[in-house]
Amino acid sequence: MLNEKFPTLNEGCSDCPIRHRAVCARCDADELRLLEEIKYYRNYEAGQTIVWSGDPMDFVGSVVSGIATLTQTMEDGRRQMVGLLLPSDFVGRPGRKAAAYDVVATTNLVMCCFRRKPFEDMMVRTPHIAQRLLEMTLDELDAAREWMLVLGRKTAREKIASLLAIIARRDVALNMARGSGRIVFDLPLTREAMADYLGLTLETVSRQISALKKEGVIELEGKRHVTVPDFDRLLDEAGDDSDGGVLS
Amino acid sequence: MLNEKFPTLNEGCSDCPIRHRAVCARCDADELRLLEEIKYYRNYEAGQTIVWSGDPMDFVGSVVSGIATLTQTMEDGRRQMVGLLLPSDFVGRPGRKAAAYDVVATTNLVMCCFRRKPFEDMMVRTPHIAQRLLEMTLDELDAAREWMLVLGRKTAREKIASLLAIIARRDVALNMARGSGRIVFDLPLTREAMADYLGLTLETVSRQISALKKEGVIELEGKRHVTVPDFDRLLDEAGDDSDGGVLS
DNA sequence: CTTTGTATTTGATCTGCGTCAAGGCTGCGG
DNA sequence: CCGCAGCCTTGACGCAGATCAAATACAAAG
Repeated sequence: MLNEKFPTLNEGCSDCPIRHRAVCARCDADELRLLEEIKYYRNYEAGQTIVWSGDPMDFVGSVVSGIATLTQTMEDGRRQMVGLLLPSDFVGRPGRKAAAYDVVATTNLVMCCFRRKPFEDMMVRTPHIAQRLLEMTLDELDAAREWMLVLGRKTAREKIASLLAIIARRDVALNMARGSGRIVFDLPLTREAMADYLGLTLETVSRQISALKKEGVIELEGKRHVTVPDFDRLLDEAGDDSDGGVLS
Repeated sequence: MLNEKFPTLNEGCSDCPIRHRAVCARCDADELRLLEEIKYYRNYEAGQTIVWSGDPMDFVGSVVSGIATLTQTMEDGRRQMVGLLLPSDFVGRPGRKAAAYDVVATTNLVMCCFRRKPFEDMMVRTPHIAQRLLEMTLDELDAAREWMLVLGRKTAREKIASLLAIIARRDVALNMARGSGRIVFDLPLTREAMADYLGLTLETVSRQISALKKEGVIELEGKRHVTVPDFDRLLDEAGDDSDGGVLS
């Protein structure tokens, strides 16, 4: 009924769009063959909850296309997004039976899933997978800590600018559309989801976006389509060190 | 001159106090011997900075005793603590040459250090180390995400209660002094450090601690010695789900 | 074309926490 | 014993962002 919404995928890993970034990035041909035997694809519609926090989770996997979010909820309903999952990001924790967070598809989503037990067994035998997963987890930890600074110390305006900068940067990396200085992208999140990510209310998000627009830091077509005429100006509003802090 | 301040350590790993919790937890006798060849101990005094963010870091290591903090600083001086390192926690990132955060010893500290390059080489050859490091990193990621909820959505009072609960819980686990319901511990952080951790000002920290004291949620002797007469009451103030959310 | 629902914007008002300022407590060096 | 330096507490006041409320935009359904 809705299969046209999702890209059709061949079974093979060799032409997988996330082949070189996902948890399987370091695997050789033999290892990929083993993975192919235990993997399967799964589609989710925009808005659909993939798992609820606390529910048993019998698989782990990689986001192939689309965007998902990790969210914590308090008893009284306060919500905080704690992760934004983009293509190639890993979902689930080997060795853990239950989900620790709500996982929600915010766009239509394709996941490459592995049943948990066979995957865990394979991880023991295949150091390439564990190595890559360690690297990815360390990157996520860095991202989480970066976000702690945003949540703890930045103003509402800086928070919005920080989020826009992150999304813009990702799109630049993906489309390689650098040079002009103008960056164009679509917001993959509603105002409410942005508020949940930033620790704000949706009203404050809306107001700050309006302010940034009025002052020419961003341009808007409709509610979601954003143009950033001057990325450095945006970084400035985000309160970030202007240079892109190269480490590694 | 100040060696009495630090516990004297035998060279051997076998009677190391963090033997079963650190990166080396899974290593067998042979692997430990290899580690012993590249390891050395280092002492830091309370208040001393171990590395500055951005500086080259030629070693990684484990906290043996004492407490250290990871902190990010913005150009204008706003600071956010992003990690609290307790005994057995790992410092540094294999594969990364420069520190990503300021690392500061808040108490006298003993670290078990490994020069970075030999350790990285060994990690490739010794899956036990990489496996354990992955597990520890996943735990830290969970902790960071838990903290994102605190920073983004909790009130000042809830933040303080959350921090006290975390420290209390750690001391319970360490001293196994359960049963009575009363928990007693010393705050290892100044008011300012607590503020940096919680995304608050030190004045707000002070006020909220006074308020919790006045209402009998905690008792104070001096500025640092805390008694929690009723842990569930404290959890309640922290806004946490009362049951200790058992996963794994 | 109208209805209905969801997402967003905008306004008015309230409040928790930051900011600024003034002491207090404790330990250490002279 | 005094003075000084760190650390902490307490008070007064203001503001950024929350809360409450209403209007608008837009798309899908009827």
